[in-house]
This record gives sequence, structure tokens and C-alpha cells, in this order.
Amino acid sequence: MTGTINSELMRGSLNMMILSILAEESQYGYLMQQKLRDASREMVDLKAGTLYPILHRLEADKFIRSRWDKSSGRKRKWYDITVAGKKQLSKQAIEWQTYVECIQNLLGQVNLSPKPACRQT
Amino acid sequence: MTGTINSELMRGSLNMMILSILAEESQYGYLMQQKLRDASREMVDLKAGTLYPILHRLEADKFIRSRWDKSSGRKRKWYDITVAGKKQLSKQAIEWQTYVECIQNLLGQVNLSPKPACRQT
DNA sequence: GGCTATATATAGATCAGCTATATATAAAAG
DNA sequence: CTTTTATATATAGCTGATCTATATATAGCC
Repeated sequence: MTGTINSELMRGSLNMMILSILAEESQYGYLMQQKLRDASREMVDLKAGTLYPILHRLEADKFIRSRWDKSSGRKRKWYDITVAGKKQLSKQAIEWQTYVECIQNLLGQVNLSPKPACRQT
Repeated sequence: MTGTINSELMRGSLNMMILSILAEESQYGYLMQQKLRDASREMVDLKAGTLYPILHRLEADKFIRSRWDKSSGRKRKWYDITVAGKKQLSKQAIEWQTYVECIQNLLGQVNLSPKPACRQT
């Protein structure tokens, strides 16, 4: 049971996860990475080489905004979600919910062993 | 709201869907395609060019087994799930549930508009 | 000074799913 | 009976999100 989630499964929902994290509060990349890892019991282990290109893409799409902060020793690039980003998040979340319900219906019959829940954030 | 689910979102779970359909009863490709479309209110519209390679892959992996049937006019390739396939399905379904729970926790705060449920199969 | 953790960046590889196309034939339309 | 449509499967080649590997830079610790 232990081990990370198959990355193919995460494809298409990582954008949404990042936007979701930023919808709660401003973050910089390295912290988001840890936050995701912690919130998922190490099951979602987003690699730096995956995360930073996603952030750049989201910024190019104007869904997030960045600013460098060098005041506290280390220089960090802080990100905020934009109004367009919040709309996008809402749209993606609805699509996600819809898809999940479809799968749940299909899987209705499948016998699942007891599974541990993700830690609450 | 209408429109098909973004295919990037389905990546990684199509295998599981096919196995899930076959876990209920034997099927041939063309019928699976329609079944998926109907069960998802046209939102999951798996193209033939996607479906058949998946079936070949699943068969190569010994998760499903096939036999041609030419008795009823049209020739059709019927598929059955194997014991290994059922194990694989169970494994993937658990991973799916785990991942869904993680996402749900992350999305906890996101405001969702009322959404239509998938038609029950 | 050397090592580890922090912090960001990017080129290149991988592969699931898509598009487009091909083949074949039963059934329906004309 | 010929044409069209729906059924049924197959596959070559494209796309793009994610991964691997690598690079840079520096704060903090021993």
C-alpha cells in the first residue's frame, strides 16, 4: 500500500492542486512541494522538475502571479492566484468532481480492501 | 458544463475503467465504447484509436483474454478479465480512491457550483 | 572549508491517449 | 441492386504533461 501515487494518475490534476494550494495562501515553490508531500502522507511527491515548469505555465496563462523576495536571507519566488486563476480552479474542480462520480459509478462493484484516509490538512 | 472530460484527466485511469467494465461481464470493444459513453452522459467519449491499443496492451499484460466470435453475422472480439486482471483492478481502484481522497482534502475549501451527477449504470 | 538542506531552473526522454486513416461487412435506404 | 450508413477492429504518427538528470547559488551546520 505504501509508495507514491502513479504519476499517470495525477496527470491533468496537478495544475488544479497547485491552484488549490495558492487559493488558500501565497506560497513559494519549495514550500508547496513539501506541503503537498505532507498533506498526502508522502504519496504525492511532486518533483522539482515537474513543479517549476507547471508554475511557469500557470503564470504564462495569467492564472498566478509571482514576485521575488530576497529580504529573509534566502531568495524565494512567491506566488499568488489571480482572479482568472480562481475561475480556472473552480472550473477544473467541477470537471474533477464530475469525472470522479463517473468513475465511482463504474467502480461500484469493485471490492476494495480497507484503505487509510489521507491526513487532513 | 456540457462537453467531454479533458483527456489528460483520464490518463492513468482508462485501464482501470476497461478492467472494471470487464469485471462485470464479457464485452467486445465497440460495445465497451458505447457503454462508457452512455454511463458517463457522453462525457467520457473514448475513441476507437484509444480503446483498441488499450485492449491490446491489457491482453499483452495478461490482464484480459480475447476470443473471436463470428457466429452472429458480424465478427467480434470478445474479452474476459483474468484472475491477474481482477487483482490489478483491485490494486488500481485502491490507488484511485487514495488519490481522490487526497485531492478532496486539498479542494476542501474550493467553492463548487451545483453539478449534475453521472447517470447510474 | 566541506557538507547538507534550501531554492529555482531547464534540456531531453517517456508514453498514454489522440488524430487520422484503413479495412471489412451487415443492415438500411434508394 | 447499388449506395450509404452503422458496425467492428486495427495501427502509424503526433502531442504534451510529467519525469529524470543536471545545473546554479547560498544559508546553516560541524
